[in-house]
Amino acid sequence: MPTPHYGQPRYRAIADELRERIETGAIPPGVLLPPESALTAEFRASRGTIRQAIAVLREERVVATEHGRGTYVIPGRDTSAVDEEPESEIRRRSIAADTELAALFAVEVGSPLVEQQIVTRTSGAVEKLVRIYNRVQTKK
Amino acid sequence: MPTPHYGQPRYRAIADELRERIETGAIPPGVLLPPESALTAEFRASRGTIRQAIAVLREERVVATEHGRGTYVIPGRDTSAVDEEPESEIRRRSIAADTELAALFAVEVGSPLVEQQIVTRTSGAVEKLVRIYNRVQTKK
DNA sequence: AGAAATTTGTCCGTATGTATC
DNA sequence: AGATACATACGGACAAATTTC
Repeated sequence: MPTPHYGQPRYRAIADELRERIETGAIPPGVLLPPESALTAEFRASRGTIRQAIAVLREERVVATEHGRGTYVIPGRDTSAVDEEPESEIRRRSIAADTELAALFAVEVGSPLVEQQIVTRTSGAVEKLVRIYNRVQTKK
Repeated sequence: MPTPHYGQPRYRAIADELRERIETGAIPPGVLLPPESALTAEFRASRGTIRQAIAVLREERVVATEHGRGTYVIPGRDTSAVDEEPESEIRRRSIAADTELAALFAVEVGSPLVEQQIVTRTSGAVEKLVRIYNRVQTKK
């Protein structure tokens, strides 16, 4: 059968319906949504259309999907869900190689190396710490 | 926004861009290029157009497509020399927080943290060392 | 430990309707 | 009118990750 699309596309209507269920608590945070196969049956839409609808919610960070497992409601602050976006701070400095680093880089202990450190904080609390070590600039 | 096409069709321009990424090594031989859905988003082109672009590269034997898997760069003759391609080794382990890490993460000294270490070697010699520290997972 | 079932990921081909060059 | 491109939608098939038995 053909596929006209007047006004609002189907996948948006389906996304709206699913979002509604999530916001009303019909599908609580952390809980898996029905599988795509069930949704295709319920909405009598093709799998591609269902997946498009879910993609909308994923874009909105309302749900997350894991391959082979399913799509679940993201356990965030249920109501306002204000995004505390992580902030990163970068520091670069020169350090002296300790025994471990010296062995890895095959340099003498105490040799200069460059350490770049990125601290990522989410609402004040340190979320992640990355340290990158490099040789001191040597030409290729 | 309408979609004019001056001279060169859109799908050719996209094919050129993708070919560029392959030749520069941004997408190395054997590696899957992004799925059609991602490319439609990135280039803001329709799926049909993306598929046309990939068809061009397939025609040129630059890539190959496997049903249900994806499209990957054919590991045939290399374009740009990549003789000494860096290799990475990843190790993940649990560590105890020293005073510095404890202060950053606001945990007690000795608390468990996860350290992920990536060592990148180029022809044997360590090129770069990355250490990523995280809290121990608690959710999910 | 291993096979089967479930579920998502991706591609294939096709189709309709609209819009622009 | 024809070529290009967009957005939407269908159904089918194979691949890969996870869960279940």
